[in-house]
Amino acid sequence: MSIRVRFAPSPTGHLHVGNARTALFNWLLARGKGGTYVLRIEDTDTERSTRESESSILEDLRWLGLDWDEGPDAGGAFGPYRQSERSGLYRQVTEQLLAGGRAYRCFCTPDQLEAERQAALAAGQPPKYSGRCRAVSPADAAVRMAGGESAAIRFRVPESRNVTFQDVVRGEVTFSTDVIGDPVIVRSDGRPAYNFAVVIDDVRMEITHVIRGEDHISNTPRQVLIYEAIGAVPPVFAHLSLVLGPDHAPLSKRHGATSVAEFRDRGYLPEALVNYLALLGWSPGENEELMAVAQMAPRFDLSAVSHSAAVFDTAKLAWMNRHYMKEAVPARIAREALPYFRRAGYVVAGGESALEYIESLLPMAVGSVDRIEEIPERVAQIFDWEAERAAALLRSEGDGRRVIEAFAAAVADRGPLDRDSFRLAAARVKEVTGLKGRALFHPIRVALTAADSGPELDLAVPAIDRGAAMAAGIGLKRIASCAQRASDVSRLLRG
RNA sequence: GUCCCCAUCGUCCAGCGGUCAGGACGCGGCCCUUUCAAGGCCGAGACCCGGGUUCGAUUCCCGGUGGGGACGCCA
Repeated sequence: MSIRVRFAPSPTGHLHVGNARTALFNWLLARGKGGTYVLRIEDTDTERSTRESESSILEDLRWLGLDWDEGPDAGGAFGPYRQSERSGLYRQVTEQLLAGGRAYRCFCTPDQLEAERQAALAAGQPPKYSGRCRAVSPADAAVRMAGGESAAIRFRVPESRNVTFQDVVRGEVTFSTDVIGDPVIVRSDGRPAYNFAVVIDDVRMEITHVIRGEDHISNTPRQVLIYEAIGAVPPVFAHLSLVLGPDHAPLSKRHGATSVAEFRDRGYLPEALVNYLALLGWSPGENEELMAVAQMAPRFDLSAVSHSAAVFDTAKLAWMNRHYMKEAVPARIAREALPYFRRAGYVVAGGESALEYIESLLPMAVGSVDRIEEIPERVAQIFDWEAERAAALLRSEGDGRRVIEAFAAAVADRGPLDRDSFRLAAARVKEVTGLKGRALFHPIRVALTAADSGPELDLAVPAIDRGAAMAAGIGLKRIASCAQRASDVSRLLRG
């Protein structure tokens, strides 16, 4: 039998990295074993679910490269793929369960239930449903319904027995039914509840492996009971440990970025994020780490997945992102970087030529920064030069004035500098001043960049002059040439 | 409170009865270098505790401790 897995997000916000990892592990299993990957939208909570969230989740999954075979957009033989469009299927099973006495109507009000829960908690008791409405006969229920009362439908959990299921990552897991309250399977307004809808859908969609977060492990016995009640065979379960923040608390906003969209906005590459996520709780073995997920899939094995929670380490993700930025085709990085250059004000129009210019700057930045977002900052010296700042910095350099005057003279009336003409100019300054090494180059750097550190001058100087020559034509912020910078600074130092 | 899950360097993974306990990130040092990064090399750094089982436990079993999850008409 061929494997069918599903990723079933609830469209109530952005795709969280923890969920992205769940989506990835499902994908790895499906792709590695030639199975089918189903995307199902769990939107039974109509108050919180939105179509915007649904499409942003789909977009995030696509960006990560986790493609699916069946889903709300892709179609498939087991649709519809939104729970909100499957009401008929649930109703049918509900009737069956009601008729068989496996489910009953519950007339308790939310206030009542909440009060009971608080009382139980206060008394140190497990806050599970008391089962009060189990005693309401179907006949009485019918009368009350006819009288206009509304009721939810609960599943009747058998008393005092164990429920055992196999979990591929954890082994055998057993719960006593005595700790499980009767779950609501249909709300009083007729919408199905989670524990019911998942089971029905996983059965109807012929899902063979349910891979989800560990937070669902205690729902599993309830679901197994429902599988039994409808005469279906439960799938293979795999509960993935959670992703935590550095303080061991669940990854949340205060730890920084938590959604896939945020990582994308901050300039991470999808192949880096997805590679990093795959390593959170799993390893392809052989001490290998940098690997495309497509290469990982054939080696993926659920039974090798880690049992313990993993701390999300942004520093390691950054290292990985640096690696993939170096591997990426420069034109792609340039395109991804363009929005950040616009935001910084360095690019004002931004067509093809601006993109080419940005690409030409990449050797100064890629390898030196963690994220695409940081590229403009790394090359800021090209765009944000100020004569006053440069002069102020240079005043503390003993030979600063001598060097820069010689440099200004060497480059005056020479046109834009390229690498060779810059070296020639530097050689000329060396000759005139008798200085070399740091004493020679540092003042030049400070004068031309208004900073005492930054990219190699061999790269920066030509970049500045190329930019200065073309700026207006290709939609860049105005850039002062190196000759201009040198002469402005020497004038300030003289004055 | 009850139930469930988990436990190797700071972090992520290897290990699956006998290993100098391995790799990666991070950290420290050195090298490279006209600066900062990057890169190369070297280094420090872990089997939660207590009982068993065994000739021998990081590895198997039990208990403790610690961490996490669940206990909704949310998923």
